[in-house]
Amino acid sequence: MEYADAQAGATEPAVTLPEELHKDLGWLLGQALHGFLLAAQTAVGEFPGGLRGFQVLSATAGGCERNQLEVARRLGVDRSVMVRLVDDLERGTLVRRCPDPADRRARIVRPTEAGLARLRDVTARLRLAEQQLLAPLTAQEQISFSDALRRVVAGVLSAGVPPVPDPVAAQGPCPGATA
Amino acid sequence: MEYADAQAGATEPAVTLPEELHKDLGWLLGQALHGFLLAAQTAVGEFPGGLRGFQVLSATAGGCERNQLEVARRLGVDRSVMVRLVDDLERGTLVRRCPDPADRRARIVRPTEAGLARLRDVTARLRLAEQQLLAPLTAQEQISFSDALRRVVAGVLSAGVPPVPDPVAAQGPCPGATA
DNA sequence: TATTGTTATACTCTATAACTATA
DNA sequence: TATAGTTATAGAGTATAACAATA
Repeated sequence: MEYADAQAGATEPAVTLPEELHKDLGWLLGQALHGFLLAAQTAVGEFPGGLRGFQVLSATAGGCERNQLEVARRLGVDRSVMVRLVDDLERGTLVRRCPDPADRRARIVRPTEAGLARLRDVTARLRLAEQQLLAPLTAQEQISFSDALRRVVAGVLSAGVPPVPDPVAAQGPCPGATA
Repeated sequence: MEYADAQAGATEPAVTLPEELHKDLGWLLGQALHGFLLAAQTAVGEFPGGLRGFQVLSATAGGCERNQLEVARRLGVDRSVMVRLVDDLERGTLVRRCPDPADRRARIVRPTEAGLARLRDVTARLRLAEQQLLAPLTAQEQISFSDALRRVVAGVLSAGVPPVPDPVAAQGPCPGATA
């Protein structure tokens, strides 16, 4: 109930959370996400597919070839949504659809030079937005919080709960690419 | 980067998070929220307005009188949405719309006996869902995590970022009711 | 004139189902 | 027959604007 009065580098609360909600984990997560999305949106500014578009671009820049469906599954979005997302990115010349010589049905999504540059820039901006969100926590607390959050999400993904439509995503960094 | 291998009472990760996302705070928050919502939904089962309906009911049961608009602002939902929400709850006889003698425009949303009972039941179920979500963390970590999350949200609410359409919500528990 | 509750409308996001071209 | 990509459509959810009753 009572916070231990942040130790350092923290902006004091100053705001009392609504009585019947401050214990509601779902509400807290939603508000935190909402706050981050707003901060990120203003930080990123105009971006082809919004934050989703950024994630797509990010997924194609890992150094390994991925076609639309692989990216879609990895991000947990539908194929049909991915089409629009890649459309937007391609219109902004941030990625290109390249034919896959091994499977003529597939279109490999490859980042352009401009895309990679944009990716670096936006990534930096997003990191600032994250810092802004976590500002109320000390440096040590930020690490603990992020680590705990990662483990919670890992739990969600491994639990029966299907986090993304297809958990195919859970592979290593790259290795068995198009295979 | 490397987790310190959960100390106790924690289900080990077992799942590798997608490379380019496990550092993305927004994605992590979204997945955590998604996991909670699914767990909560199945835990709560059929409820008039879904989880939103539950929040409305919860907001009316604090012991102080609130009309629709006050509840709406407190929860950050639109007036027009609140109408449907209260409609659903009233149809399920969980709340009643009572005239406010002090202001004949307003309708005080008052929980029924059945509503209060249902509230207690669902609250308990939700607490289980939360425990399920936080299971990967030790008891101590759960406390630290929740506390950090609360402070992050408090920061969001106090920051320039408007968390809910109208920050009127930030009042004490009850005191100046209808005034 | 401003505000509460209400209704109707429009807009966004997502999910589903088809259709094509390949495999 | 199954799969990658595409397109069109329907549904949920939300936001906006207008209206009636009251302040």
